[in-house]
Amino acid sequence: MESLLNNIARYIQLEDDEKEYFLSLVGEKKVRRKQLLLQEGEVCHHSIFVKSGCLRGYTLDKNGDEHVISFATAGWWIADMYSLITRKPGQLFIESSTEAHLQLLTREHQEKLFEQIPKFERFFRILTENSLVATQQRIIDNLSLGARERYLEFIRKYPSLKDELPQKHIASYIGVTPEFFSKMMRSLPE
Amino acid sequence: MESLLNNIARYIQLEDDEKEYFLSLVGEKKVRRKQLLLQEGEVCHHSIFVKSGCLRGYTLDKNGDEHVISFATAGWWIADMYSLITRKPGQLFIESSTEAHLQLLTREHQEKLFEQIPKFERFFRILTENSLVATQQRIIDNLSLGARERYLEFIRKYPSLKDELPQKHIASYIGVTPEFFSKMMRSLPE
DNA sequence: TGAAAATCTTAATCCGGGTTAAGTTTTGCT
DNA sequence: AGCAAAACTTAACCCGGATTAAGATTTTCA
Repeated sequence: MESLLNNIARYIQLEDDEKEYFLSLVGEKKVRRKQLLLQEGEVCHHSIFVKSGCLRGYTLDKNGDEHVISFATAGWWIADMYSLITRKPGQLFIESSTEAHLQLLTREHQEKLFEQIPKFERFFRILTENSLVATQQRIIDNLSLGARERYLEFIRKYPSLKDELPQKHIASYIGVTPEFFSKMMRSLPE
Repeated sequence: MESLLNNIARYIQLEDDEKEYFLSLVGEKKVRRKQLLLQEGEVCHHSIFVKSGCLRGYTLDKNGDEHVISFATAGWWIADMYSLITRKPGQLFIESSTEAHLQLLTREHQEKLFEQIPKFERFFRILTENSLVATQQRIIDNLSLGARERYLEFIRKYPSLKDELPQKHIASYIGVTPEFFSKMMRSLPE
């Protein structure tokens, strides 16, 4: 359980009244597992902060197969960035993998924050930079590593998720079918 | 030939003295083709703006094969973001594909700008958001599309590069070998 | 301008991972 | 607790793209 204010305090320092104002713009939401928070074709209006639990972002390809784009565990943010910043319908689905406690910030309120408390512009600039680095690393891994090594990368990066998620979602994240994943696990010690 | 000030003016408005101050922090560089601007193991100190020409960012895997991570044509920025923000040695090579006219901004100067002219924090926040969206889309494409479709995506996105770069760099960008790329081209009209 | 280097092509063979189709657990729900 | 749905496994066969090894073409630059 990581609080939103703690998350922010990693990068910027807020006065008490700024914290209060910020929290006044944030919505709370509790969801059960397997709840759909965003669907393909919808405009994504919120950045979602995960206080507890785990969300999953995925797309559906033209054969109806899912491709997991990202997981967000406690302390992480998730959104359909394309849709959020263009305000156009996106292709991402966002669904809870577990029951989860969320905090929501609309893009509108986020932009209000940028105007009124420039420190937030810094906070989200840093968050976005970190996210970009992680995303680029994933492209490098996809281009340079085989499935087995991508899996080892995955458990190094998200050790807690290994036993908490259905294998097929992990398989999808690393880019293989559940059948192949199963075969691969047979040959991995442990 | 896209000027840096024009690039910035897309997202923020600067006063004349701010422009002047900004330009005083920016270095100019002209390079011939195939010049190495950054190597694996080095710390990346600069964000590079491409005024004219084309740069290419790539990694080398353990077999010595190149993987093109990004191209930067006129009007684009390029850097090893991981290294730039952590100040640790990175894995990216950056090399000119053509002769090129560049402008360089050190991370140090960039952070000075963030302090002194908060509008720059906004500018780079937006730039990073856009970059994140593009990078995520590439992951989606890599997971959902076959090589042929990824190539069609590539020429849709970078139509001008199709005839200006060695095929093997395009092959590497879309994630196939030059041999397979050549075979694939045979079967593509045009 | 000419020769070496780089790039591109072709073709045979190989392999990582996909597909299909069962069957077997495990989980969730009432 | 008990049953349906979801998740996982296995195995046979298939295919997109890799590898290897030539050779042909283009580019570079002395």
